[in-house]
Amino acid sequence: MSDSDRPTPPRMGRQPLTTRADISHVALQLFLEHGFEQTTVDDVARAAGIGRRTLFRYFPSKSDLPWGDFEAKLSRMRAFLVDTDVSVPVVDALARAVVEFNQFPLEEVPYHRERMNLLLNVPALVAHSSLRYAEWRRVVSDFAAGRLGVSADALEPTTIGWVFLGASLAAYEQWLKDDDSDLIELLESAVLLLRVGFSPIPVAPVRPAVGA
Amino acid sequence: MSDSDRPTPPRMGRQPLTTRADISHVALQLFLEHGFEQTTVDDVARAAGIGRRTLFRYFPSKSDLPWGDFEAKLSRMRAFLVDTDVSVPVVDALARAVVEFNQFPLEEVPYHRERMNLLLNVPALVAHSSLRYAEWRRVVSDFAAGRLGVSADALEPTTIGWVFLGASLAAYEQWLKDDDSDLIELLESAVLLLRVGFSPIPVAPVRPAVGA
DNA sequence: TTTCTTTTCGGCACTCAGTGCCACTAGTCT
DNA sequence: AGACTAGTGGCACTGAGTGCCGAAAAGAAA
Repeated sequence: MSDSDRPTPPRMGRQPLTTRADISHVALQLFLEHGFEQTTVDDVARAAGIGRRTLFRYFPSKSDLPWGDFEAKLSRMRAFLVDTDVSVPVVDALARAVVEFNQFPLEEVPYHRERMNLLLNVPALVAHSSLRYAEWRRVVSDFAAGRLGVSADALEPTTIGWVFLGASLAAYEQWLKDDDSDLIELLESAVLLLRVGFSPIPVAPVRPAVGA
Repeated sequence: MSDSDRPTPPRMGRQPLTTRADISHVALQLFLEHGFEQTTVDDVARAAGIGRRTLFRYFPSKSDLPWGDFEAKLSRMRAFLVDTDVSVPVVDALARAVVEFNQFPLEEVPYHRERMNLLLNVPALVAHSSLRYAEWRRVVSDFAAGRLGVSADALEPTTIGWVFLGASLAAYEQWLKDDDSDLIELLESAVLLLRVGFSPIPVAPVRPAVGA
């Protein structure tokens, strides 16, 4: 902690030529212009002014390019959940976190829309994204597990992880279909479906078994 | 329908050398023995006694090999749902379909277990599987949409698709962790979580709007 | 300044998945 | 036999991703 607050840590060695964000933007531009499959990694590297080999040091795969710095977003979500007061029920906390996680500055919204359009429609990206989603689910299930006092690998927290992911992506699909729709509203609608459950017969409120 | 009931339709042209199922079995054997990444497509082709080029006519990608004939399973599930009496509520019908879909003859269970172990743990397969899962979700959301009288792309059916997929996979994860667990029981537990919903405050039973 | 050390850069060569092309093989039908 | 049809597989090619290694660019020490 003594070296994390240095303003401009004068690092050793050569300075990086570019940033993950820069490369990601250049790549997205090309993907939107010519399509994901039609764009080669060499194209991206050339457009970004770096060598192909260097690009693969910034991003482990072509499919990671549209994601940018996802790990940073996950950290923010984790922090948001940790900061949530324990009096807030698990589902409410997660509902708020989902909304928070998908809030973007107005000028970034069209850009984000195009990005998600690719991620949810290009087969190679759909496939690869599931690995990112797994990390996201882990954040959710870790939180739920902590609150429920069970292992993060148990049935309930993992199901909660899946179910919130599903609701979020279902909301995104709607959002992408309609230019005038509001992502946050859709997310809230989807989470509401989770809340009420899918039981056709109204279920009696479950009373925690005493002494279990 | 006049040619679908011929006992041995004397086809034209050369007879296929092998079957999807055969290749899939051979591949799975090698994947379990040496690992998925360590096994090349050439290895599989050689072991199956066919050319590499031929293998890619039976399966569009290496990652499809462990899935075998998934389309056939989907068709069975679709048929099961269509045959379900309309008096059975949507969620019940889906719960039964999920169970039906994951029922295997006893002798195939250990084999299925290893297969799912690969599919849920090898990153390349995890990624690719999401494309198969999308087809599965489509079966679910089509059914739900039909029952609810809305488009299959609408928020509710797609959410139902996601949520049932999530519950199923959460159950599978538990099953794989414990040799003595029962997949069907776990699936039912997971679906029960969906039924009751995740609302912390008991939600008033939703009465269907009369005349809607 | 020179030299040392550290870090990034990127060329080269390689493996492997997946594809288009095309000739070959093994069957059925006249 | 000859025509037709469908499966096979070799060959060559593209493109993603990796290991290796020397070059470039920075700070630190001499």
